[in-house]
Amino acid sequence: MPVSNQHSTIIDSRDTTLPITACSTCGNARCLIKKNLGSTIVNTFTQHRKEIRCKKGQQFIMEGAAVTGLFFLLKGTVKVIRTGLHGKEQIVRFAKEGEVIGHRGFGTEESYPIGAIALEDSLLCYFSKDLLQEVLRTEPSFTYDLMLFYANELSKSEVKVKSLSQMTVRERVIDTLLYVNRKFGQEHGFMAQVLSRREYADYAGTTEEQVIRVLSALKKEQLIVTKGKRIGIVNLQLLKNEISEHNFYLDS
DNA sequence: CCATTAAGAGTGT
DNA sequence: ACACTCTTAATGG
Repeated sequence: MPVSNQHSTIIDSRDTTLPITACSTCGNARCLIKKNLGSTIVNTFTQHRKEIRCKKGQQFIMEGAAVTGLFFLLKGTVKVIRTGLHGKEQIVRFAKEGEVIGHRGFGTEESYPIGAIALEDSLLCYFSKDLLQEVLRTEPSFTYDLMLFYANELSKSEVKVKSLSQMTVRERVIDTLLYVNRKFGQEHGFMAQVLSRREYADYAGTTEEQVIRVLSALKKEQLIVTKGKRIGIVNLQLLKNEISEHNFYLDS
């Protein structure tokens, strides 16, 4: 939940491990705001930006809470969730630096349709709804960038519907592995973002046990390696081949 | 530094 | 899904 002023944080302020940045000095090239800093109104807008620090595991958007604004992820990673019927958490997507969070609550909705939880200590930029609407009305290039983002998100969510409804468990786990790999990449032979098996399951729409079983099968088949929580992809092409019939447009 | 504990990974039913 | 074991990370003296 957003805080009321720039200096307070929703977490313990003793934590000084994360830097405080202004848009002008922010190194996040991916950010839509940063990209449009050339515009005067966007520039003015950034002065009303609020900063929110989030500890690992902390939820900063509550499902169903009133929409007050929009978040940009400055640093860290976040999972966007939606609570299913039996209290099961469905991970809608993962977000990394520069991505927008909470955008779906924006237009006509009065409450957030999703929850968002930090996967690691994260730094968020927060912009109030009113302010943002003003900018969107007056700055076409910014609006255009945001529209591209919306279109992209929609397309991804359509792909996900298909994945959940038509793929087998094994295929969904593989799909999830490829997604995480696309999003976060590999580092030292393992996924750069460590996720629990439970989180893989919540994204793939299965149970933790199923994920563990598929993973150990893939391990036996030498397609992946594991070390504790860490998962490394050994044979990317073979994994892609398995779901190629579902994702014929998949990037090389 | 080692011992205890808690969390999460695996596995069999 | 549940019960259980094993491994690893966190904690505290």
